[in-house]
Amino acid sequence: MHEPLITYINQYISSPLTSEEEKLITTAFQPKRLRKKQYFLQAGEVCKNTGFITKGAMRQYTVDDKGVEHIVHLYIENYWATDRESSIMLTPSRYNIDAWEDTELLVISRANILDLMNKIPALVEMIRLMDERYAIANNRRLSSAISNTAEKRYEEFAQNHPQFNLRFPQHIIASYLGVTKETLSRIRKQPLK
Amino acid sequence: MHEPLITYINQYISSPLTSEEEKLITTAFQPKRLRKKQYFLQAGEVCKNTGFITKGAMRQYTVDDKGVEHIVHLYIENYWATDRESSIMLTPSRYNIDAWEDTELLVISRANILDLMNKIPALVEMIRLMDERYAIANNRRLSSAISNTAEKRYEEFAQNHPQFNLRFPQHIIASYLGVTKETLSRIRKQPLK
DNA sequence: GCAAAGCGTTAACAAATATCAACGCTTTTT
DNA sequence: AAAAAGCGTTGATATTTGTTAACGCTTTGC
Repeated sequence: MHEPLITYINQYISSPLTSEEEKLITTAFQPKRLRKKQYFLQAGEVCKNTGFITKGAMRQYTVDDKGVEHIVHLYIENYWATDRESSIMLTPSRYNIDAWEDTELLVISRANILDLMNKIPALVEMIRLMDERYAIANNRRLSSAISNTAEKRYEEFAQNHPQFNLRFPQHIIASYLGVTKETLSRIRKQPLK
Repeated sequence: MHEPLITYINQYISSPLTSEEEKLITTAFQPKRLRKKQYFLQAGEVCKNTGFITKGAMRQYTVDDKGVEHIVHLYIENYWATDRESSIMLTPSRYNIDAWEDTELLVISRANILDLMNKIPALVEMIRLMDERYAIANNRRLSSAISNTAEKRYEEFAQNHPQFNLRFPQHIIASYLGVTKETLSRIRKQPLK
């Protein structure tokens, strides 16, 4: 049940986890199943947990004044689902996170993460690496959102995230790119250049 | 010369730097002055340095096919100027960083950061905290870029970054928000709602 | 001190994107 | 098996934003 997580962590650190450390991790991360459409986090709550997805797909989104959903993150296997802002600042989240498919997660509380970091120094290093990658990915996306037309954003997306492109329906991807589903439909209809 | 940096670091860590540690830091960070318009980093180079701004203002931007600049970050005193992606991945940067005003920096190489982190554990903690904040700020901006109209993005910007709003001219802010200067001019002309 | 560059604004027009409405097809629910 | 919901598409139209050009004012460089 926890193997995907152990494997994932071992990829990031210089020497593999000891069986002692594996045990600590296995204890700290609780398995959880979510049915399609079930919430992992609802806007207004303080986000207390982080989930490592072992199976399934999720999304993080806001709902605006007009009731329109704006998707800010998509998650599949080996992704971490959480609202870091809420979790770190202890402020109510502006986001919903829910299951797009039936999903299996390994869930850990913020307190337990901090505890594990004290006990397993390699984890600190891993989280730093992940933060770096996360920052880089976010920066690229921001840069793209500011600089590019919808068409170019879609091209970059299709290149950088083919997994998402296959896994989520078009109207979800449209929202992730910040355009309407009609616009994305028209972009895709255009002959390739 | 290094006091602003020491003060800055001390704000982030639980117990103040020892004088020994201060010395290490003072040695590792080299003062540098940039005249207005001088480059700190040019697109195509691998970013080797990180600069802590003690005086002045800088900007990070790409230049697109048509020669238009798209500003992705603005920096003033107590900000860190660098391209993390290039610096970490050792890939040529897609960005330019230059001085908007005459600027004074404390510059450190990536290698020296890693070295300092080994010698001063508190720095590791500080960098983690900074990464967290950086990630949060970026996420907000991304969320805003995807979900909001230009008008709302400007409102949020004016709220969240009054320092930038005072310090940089309007066409720079327009670019930072991902709109043309004409559009921003029109937005600002509109009666407040 | 003068010319040039930088800055913000406005107007007319063009392009990109959103909105609204409708349709057909597929999948899910009952 | 029928009904409902989800999905992608298309067309007509509205809105937002970009483009081009021009103008006046201020700051900068020589």
